[in-house]
Amino acid sequence: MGKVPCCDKEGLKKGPWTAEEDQKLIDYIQKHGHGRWRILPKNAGLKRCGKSCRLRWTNYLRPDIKRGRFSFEEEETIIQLHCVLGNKWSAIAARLPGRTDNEIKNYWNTHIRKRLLRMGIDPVTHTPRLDLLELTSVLNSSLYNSSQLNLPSLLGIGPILNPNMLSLATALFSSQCRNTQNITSQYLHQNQLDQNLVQNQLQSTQPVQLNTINSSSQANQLQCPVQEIQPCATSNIMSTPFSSESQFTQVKMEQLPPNLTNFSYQNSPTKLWQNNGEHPNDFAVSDYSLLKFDPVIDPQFENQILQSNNDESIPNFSFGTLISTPSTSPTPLNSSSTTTYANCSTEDERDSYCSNILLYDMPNSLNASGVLHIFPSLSNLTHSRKLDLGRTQNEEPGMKGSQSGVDFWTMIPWIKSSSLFRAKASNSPSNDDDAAPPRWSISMLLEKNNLLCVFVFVEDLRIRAVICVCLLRI
DNA sequence: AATATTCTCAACCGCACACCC
DNA sequence: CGGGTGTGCGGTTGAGAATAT
Repeated sequence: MGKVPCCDKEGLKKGPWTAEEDQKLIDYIQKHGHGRWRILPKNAGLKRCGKSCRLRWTNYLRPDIKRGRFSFEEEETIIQLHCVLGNKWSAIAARLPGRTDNEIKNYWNTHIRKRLLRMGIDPVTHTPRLDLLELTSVLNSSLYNSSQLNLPSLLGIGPILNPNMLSLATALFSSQCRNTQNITSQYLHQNQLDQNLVQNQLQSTQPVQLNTINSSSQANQLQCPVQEIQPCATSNIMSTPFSSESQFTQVKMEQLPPNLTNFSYQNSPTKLWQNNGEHPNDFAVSDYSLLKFDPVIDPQFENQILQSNNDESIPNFSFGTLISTPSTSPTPLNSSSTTTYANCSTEDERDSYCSNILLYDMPNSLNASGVLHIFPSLSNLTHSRKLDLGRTQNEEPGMKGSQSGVDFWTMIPWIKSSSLFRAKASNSPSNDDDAAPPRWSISMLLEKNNLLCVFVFVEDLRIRAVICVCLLRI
C-alpha cells in the first residue's frame, strides 16, 4: 500500500537531532557537498534517513540561515508576499534571504496569522472579515428601521452602559465621519486593484522588487488594508467608572441622536458591535486593548462637552465609539468600560472583535500639531497649554514628561498595569516570543487646568492605532 | 510549589513532480 | 511508457518550554 517511508526502515533514528549528529552531517557535507540524500546518512555514519538529513540541513544547519527574531521589515515582506502568493512558503522564503520555508510557515501560523485575526483581517484573503461587515450592515439597517429597537441589547452593552457616558458620547459625536460612508466597499475595491497590481509586478519582475513594494502606498494598502480608514474614523474614549450596578440603566432609543446610526455604520467596517449574550468574562481580550483603568472625567468638562452638543465651534471632536475592551477582572461592573462582546466561536475570532476599530495612518513625527490635525476640536479644549511628550516608545515607566515635569506614569497607574506594559516588560531581547518589538507609545499629553488627554498608540504591522484616548483629572 | 493549560517550532509525513534508465 | 529514485513542498504532530491557575 504505497511506498514505504524511508524512515520506517529498521534501525533508523527519529526525533530531535543531537549535537553529535549535527556535527557528523556538517562534516560530511563540507567534504562532499549535499545531494544524494538517500546514501548520505550511510556514508556520513548517521542512523537517519536521507530525508531527515536533508531537512535538518536545509532548515537548521545550513550556514546561510539567519537565526533569531524576524525583523519588522521581514514581517512586512512576509505579509505582502503571502497576500500575493498564499501559502507558497518556499516562494516566500526565496525572497527572504536566510529564512527557510519552514521557519516562515511556523512564524506565520504562530504570530502573524493571529495578529491579523486580532486586527479583523482575514489571514487568507487579507481583507476585512466579511462576516463582520455583513453584521454591521444588518445593524445599520436595524438602527434605521426600528423605532422599537433595543439598542443596548443589540449592542451588547446594555447592562453596563453608563447613560451619562452615552450622553457625553452623543454630545461629542460629530458629523466628522460623514465622508467615510461606504469607505469599506471603496477600500475593498481598491484592495482588489492593489492585489492585481502587485500580482502583475510579481509576474513581470521576478524576484520581487521589495523596495518598490515597500515604497508603494498601494502595496502598503495591500499589506494593511485598514489603513484606508481615514483618521477621522474613531477614537476610543473610556467611560467613567461606576460606583454601583444601579447606575447602569437601559438607554432608550429616543435618547440617541439621529446621527448615531451613521456613526455605527461609518465607524464599523468590522464587527464593532456584536452580541450573543455572552458573559463579559467569556471574552478573550486582545493584546491591543486590555487597558484597565479608572479614569475620572471632570464634571465641569463633561458639562462643557454636553453644552457643546449644539455648538458648531466644536464640530470635529472625534468620538468614535463607546466601545472599550473588557477587563479580565471578574468584576466587570466595577471596571471602567462599556463593552461589546463578539459572537465568535473560536478564541481567535473573539480575539479579533475589538480590533480594527481605531486605525489611523499616523505620521512618524506625530506631535501636538499632528494630533490636533486628527482631533481638531481638541484645540478648543487645550488652549491653555499643550504638552508634547514626544514619542515615549522604549522609555521606561517612571520617566518624566520632558516639558511638563510631571511623572505621568505615576499619575496614570492603569497604564502601567495594562497589558501593553506587561508585554513590554516580558519582551526582553532574549525573549523570542514575538519578533516584533513592542511598538506602543504614549505620544501625546494635552493638558488644560488639571485635565489630561492621553493618547495611547500602538503600532502593529505598520498600522498605528489609537487604542485609547482618555481624559483624566489629576 | 504543584499542576494544568497553552504555545512554539523542529521534525515528520505524505504527496507531487522531475529526472533517469 | 513505466518504474525507481531524488527532491521539494505544505500540512501536521508532539515534545519541551512558557504561562496560567
